[in-house]
Amino acid sequence: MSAHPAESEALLTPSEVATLFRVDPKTVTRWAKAGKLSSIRTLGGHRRYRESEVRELLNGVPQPREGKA
Amino acid sequence: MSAHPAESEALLTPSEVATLFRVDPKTVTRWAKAGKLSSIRTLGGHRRYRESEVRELLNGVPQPREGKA
DNA sequence: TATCATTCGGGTAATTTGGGCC
DNA sequence: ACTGTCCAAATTACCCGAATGA
Repeated sequence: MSAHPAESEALLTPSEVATLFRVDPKTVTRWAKAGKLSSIRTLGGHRRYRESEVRELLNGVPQPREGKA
Repeated sequence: MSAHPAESEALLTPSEVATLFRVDPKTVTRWAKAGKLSSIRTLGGHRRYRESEVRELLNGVPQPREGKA
C-alpha cells in the first residue's frame, strides 16, 4: 500500500447519487447542468459528485436559493 | 531555493489517482495511454503520475464548457 | 528468498453522455 | 418547469493470469 495521504473529497458516481435521491441518473445530470449540484469531471467526461454536498442536500439542509428577487 | 536539483516531483500510484477521481485504476491507465495524463514508468513497467498534474486536472484546468453559451 | 498487494496486459459487460420527445 | 424514457456512441468497470513492487 502506498503511504501517500493523497487526501481528497470523497466522490460519488451518478448512479449512486440517483439511488440516494430515488431518481433517474439523468435527473442528477440535469441538476448538475442547472448548477444546483457541483460536479467534477473525469478525463473522459463522466461526472462525479461530492459526497459531502450530496449528504447535506439529503439531510434537508436549507439551502438559500429560493431568493425570489 | 535548494542547492540540490529538486527535480523530484511527488508521484502518485495508479490506485491513488483512481481514488482521487473515483474511477478504476484501469481507467487511469487508459487516460495515460490516450495521452490525457503524462506518466512516468518504473523500470518494471508500472506507471507513476505527477501529483501536481493530477491535482490541477481535478480542480479543472482546461474544463470543458458545461454551461450554456 | 518468500509473501502479498498492486499493476501490468487483453477482453467483455455495465454505466454515462447527449439530444430529443412525452 | 420537471422528470422519465428511447436511441447511438463513448467511457468506464469487472473478469482473468502473469509480472512487478515493497
